[in-house]
Amino acid sequence: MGKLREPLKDLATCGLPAALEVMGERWSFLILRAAFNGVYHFEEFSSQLGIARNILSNRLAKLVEHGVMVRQRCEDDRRKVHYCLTPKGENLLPAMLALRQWGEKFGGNVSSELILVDARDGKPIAPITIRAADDREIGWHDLAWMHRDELGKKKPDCC
Amino acid sequence: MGKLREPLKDLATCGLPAALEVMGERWSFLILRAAFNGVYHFEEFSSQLGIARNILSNRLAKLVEHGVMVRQRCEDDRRKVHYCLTPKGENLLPAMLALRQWGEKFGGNVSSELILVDARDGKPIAPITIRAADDREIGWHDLAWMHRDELGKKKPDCC
DNA sequence: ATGTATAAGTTTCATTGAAAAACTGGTTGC
DNA sequence: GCAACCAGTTTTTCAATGAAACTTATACAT
Repeated sequence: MGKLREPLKDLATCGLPAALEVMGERWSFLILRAAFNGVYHFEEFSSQLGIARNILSNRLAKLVEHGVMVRQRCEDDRRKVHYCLTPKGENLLPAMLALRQWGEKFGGNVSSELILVDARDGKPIAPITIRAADDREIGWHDLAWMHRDELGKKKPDCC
Repeated sequence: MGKLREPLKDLATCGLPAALEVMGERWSFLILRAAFNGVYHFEEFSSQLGIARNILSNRLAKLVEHGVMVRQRCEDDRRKVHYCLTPKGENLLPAMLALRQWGEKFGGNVSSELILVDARDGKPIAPITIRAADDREIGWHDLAWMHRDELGKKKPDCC
């Protein structure tokens, strides 16, 4: 069974660098948040975020290139361009919310008056947590690394 | 009730910029990952990540400054310095795993041989999801913004 | 048809941040 | 005492960021 410590050679094939490749640059996450909030057009992103136009252009192109957003000209007004999230982009929502909840919890006085709720019952959403296969909430010290081919074996001893 | 679209003036008081202030720079998340994997010392971070020493020094100082890690000299060997995660830092684990799972799911061929499992039963952990207060899994289109003072009211109509 | 406004970018250039490599300074072990 | 080690700093070079002006294509009004 794997130790908690991830071997060096496998660090390269971990999903985190892949994710950071796409979302790790400055502004990427803020652009994503705007997109989740219903922002579609270049000028909207520009004015809402206060980002420089060249950087915005660059980031949007990169997000499109990586399949997080799609770019298409508007039919009704062909000056405008419509940027919207792909399923791949939508799948970033848990990561974004987890980050955001952390920022709200520890970031000092950012307790907004606005709270994200489930539209069905109007109650605030739950904190994002880590869960085992059977839905139990688990934490850092419950985790271990295992090779794919020895999956299913119980924890031997260690620690 | 709030629209899905978050008002502009509240963007500033959202937790995401606060989180990115701490974790948004290049290397911050990779340093964090190493810390979760049991890396403690400067030289370890340096060699495992391949990060330049000056940048590493800068990032570690920033993480300490923001309360994500603590820095202390080792008692047994006073050349060494011990960096380890605070509770605030440990609370970044859901965000980091969500990001990592996204990277694994969409990042192409990063399917590592190593899989993160629950140490108790040896089964892979569940994907990180968004949940309502009653633990139902919900998605982007189930979300809405609400002012704190009108919490509890059910969704009126809209959409 | 002409003129003006808008949208979505590019270009240019000054400033800032990152990377690589050499250097410093306190510990330790021999 | 001396060589090796650890955790940084300094220095220099190169890439990224940011602000502002410029460009192109479309729309709208006269």
